[in-house]
Amino acid sequence: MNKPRKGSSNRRPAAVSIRDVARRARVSIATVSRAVNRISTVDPELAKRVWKVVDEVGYVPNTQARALVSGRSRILGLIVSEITNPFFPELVQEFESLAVAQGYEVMIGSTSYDPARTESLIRRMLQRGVDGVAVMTFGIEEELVKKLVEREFPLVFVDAGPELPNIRVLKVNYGEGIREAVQHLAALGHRQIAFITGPLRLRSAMARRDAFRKSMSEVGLTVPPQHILEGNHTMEGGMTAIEQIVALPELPTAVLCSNDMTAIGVLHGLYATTYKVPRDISVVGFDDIHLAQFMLPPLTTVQMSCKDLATAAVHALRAGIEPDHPKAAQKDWLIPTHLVVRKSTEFPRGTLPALGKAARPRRTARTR
Amino acid sequence: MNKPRKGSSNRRPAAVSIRDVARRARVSIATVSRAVNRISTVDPELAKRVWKVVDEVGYVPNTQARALVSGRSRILGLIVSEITNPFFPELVQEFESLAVAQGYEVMIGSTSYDPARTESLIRRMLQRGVDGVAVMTFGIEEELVKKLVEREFPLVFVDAGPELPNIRVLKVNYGEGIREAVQHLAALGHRQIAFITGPLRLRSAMARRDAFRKSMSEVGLTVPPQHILEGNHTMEGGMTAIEQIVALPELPTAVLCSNDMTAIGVLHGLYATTYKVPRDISVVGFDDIHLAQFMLPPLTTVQMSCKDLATAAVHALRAGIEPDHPKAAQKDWLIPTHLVVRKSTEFPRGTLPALGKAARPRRTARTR
DNA sequence: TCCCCGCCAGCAAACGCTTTCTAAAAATGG
DNA sequence: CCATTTTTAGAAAGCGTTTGCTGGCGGGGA
Repeated sequence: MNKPRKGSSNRRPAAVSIRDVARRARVSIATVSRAVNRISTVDPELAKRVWKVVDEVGYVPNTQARALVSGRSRILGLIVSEITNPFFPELVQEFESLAVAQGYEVMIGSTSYDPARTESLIRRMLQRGVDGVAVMTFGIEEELVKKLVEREFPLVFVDAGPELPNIRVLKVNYGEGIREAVQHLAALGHRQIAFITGPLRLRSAMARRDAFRKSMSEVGLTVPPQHILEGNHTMEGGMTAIEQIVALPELPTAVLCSNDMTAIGVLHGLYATTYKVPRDISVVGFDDIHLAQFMLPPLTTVQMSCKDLATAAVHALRAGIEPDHPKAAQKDWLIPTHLVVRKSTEFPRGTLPALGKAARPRRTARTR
Repeated sequence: MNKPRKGSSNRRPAAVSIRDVARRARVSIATVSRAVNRISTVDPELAKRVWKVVDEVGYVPNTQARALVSGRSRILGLIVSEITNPFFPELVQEFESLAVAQGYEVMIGSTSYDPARTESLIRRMLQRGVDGVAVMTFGIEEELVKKLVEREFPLVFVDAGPELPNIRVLKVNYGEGIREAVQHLAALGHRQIAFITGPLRLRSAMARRDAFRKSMSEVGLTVPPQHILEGNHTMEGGMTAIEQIVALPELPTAVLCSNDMTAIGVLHGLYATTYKVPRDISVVGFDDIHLAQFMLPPLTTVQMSCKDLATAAVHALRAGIEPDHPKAAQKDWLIPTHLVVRKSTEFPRGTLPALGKAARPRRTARTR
């Protein structure tokens, strides 16, 4: 016996509301609300009656109304730079699972490195009233930060962010994995190792490059400037870079890439030449996307676990959103990285395999 | 002079509301609402005054409140089966751009072929009050449909869906592209062509297989049952299938795959054998994901434009949501597919290249 | 027996907006 | 110059929740 609502003609048939439940359970809507939210001041007997009706009529609380009155939408914003880079879907998936398991919804946005898109993305997130935002673009547009910061918004960044009360930072230990990669190559006998960076305005890209430089000097190798090329974290960028590398008078025997997509581009670029991987050139990626192990040859790469990343991001966000979260005070969250050896790295050409064999590290166990 | 709001202590500082604007513009909130929504019954002079204040104070309407009163959230649901399959991020990106450009937000969900996840996904979408859902899983779980259908929800499916007033269907013309692929292979001289399907409970997977059978008989070729293998649209599935194929007493000279990921798995599986692509076996994919052209060798594949798909999906959804949409009555939306020839197909081994050269079609122009 | 206090329903006031209804003012016509 | 119509601003009623406050009721202590 639904009395027809007044509203505009083109609204969908109204869902069952808290009032309907209250009526059928012969209690007030306040009691229904409290029962549904499992507030302890409601008599267990009554609560049971309410829940029974809830199940019977299929009552689902209206999130919009909830958000309106409580001021919290239970939506987490997740900003990535490029959803079509396979690393991010993996991250998104992990993030989403975790968020949903903890009662949050997630709103995803991809900036495509475009300030205008980013701008509108922030506006949209603000407008939709997200409770906090994880900026996983691995590089922060300053203005983006300012916009959010001034709202006293819970924020999570990767690598670096301003020192502010509402801001938490996921610190990725690039040094660790990249050192492993460099040592692996050096142990194989490589002396000339090139590095293809990401877009250098991203801090994370700079951090990876710096970690490479540091690791190289640690093992006593020098890096001539022409062995560091700027890529852009895409396959196309990797291709362009490797084309420049093979045009070099003195060819490096190994190439380390700032991410896996770049490495895939390198593989592709090399396919067009007479150089074979790993026989002539060894290639190492970064990220360990699922695809890496399916490349030809399977890609040796530094694993940055997106599960770790997602877990840290969600927890850090909640810590910022919920005032009495146990880790509310923790500002830095550490993310480890590790080398995964596959088939795209070998002794440099001309090295005696017999000699090298001993030097080749065992295949890592965590090969996913 | 903000009077402090009552609410719970841990809410964020209240954003500027319609009331603040009304006060500063010395009009009623009704006028502000109308001005902001560009309703024509408001005096242009007044509207200008309102907009000025809106800009000054940075007023952003609260979407939750809007949704609550209007009953429409301006959120579109988008359900995909596997966000980590690169085809879907591309689709998501297109869909999102279009939706945002048309004033909608999008809520993304990935089922991972898991009924429990799907179930909860639907519930979440209902709860968040999405205005309509595009189910782009390329295969529909029946119960999923029922849940949504009974709410008289605007729905968009791919390939097939129940004949109901609120339901629109995107019909992908698999036959077209697959015929082109088969004819391309036949023209090259292939007689033994295998097919690796997707998960056969997906209608789209069945449709692709059937299109293959049909095209084969059209060119007068027979398909022995052992040349049709069931895959699962993942790289792993492609690998497993190709392992079975190379174990066959009589090897086919070409393999057509139900999607690109499968083809990548095939390439990878073949890498471990002595068979080379395309010299010994030609491989054709389906979807034309961005990655396809970066495979070794670049993958010949059937392009299903996710731009076309996304465009159709968004329009079809809006047609279902907005009662006076021009295409409100259109139920079927057609999506074309086309072959893109790259390097993973060649004359079968032993064929005279000189002879074959003439038969090889020109590289398709639409190579992206 | 009476009073005080704790427990726990229910009332009602928000939350920020849209939209209908009302009425004042302006424009038009006779 | 008054009556009638048209225009347009404002008042107010929701939309479906949460939550502070009120008060009825029962129990325990004086």
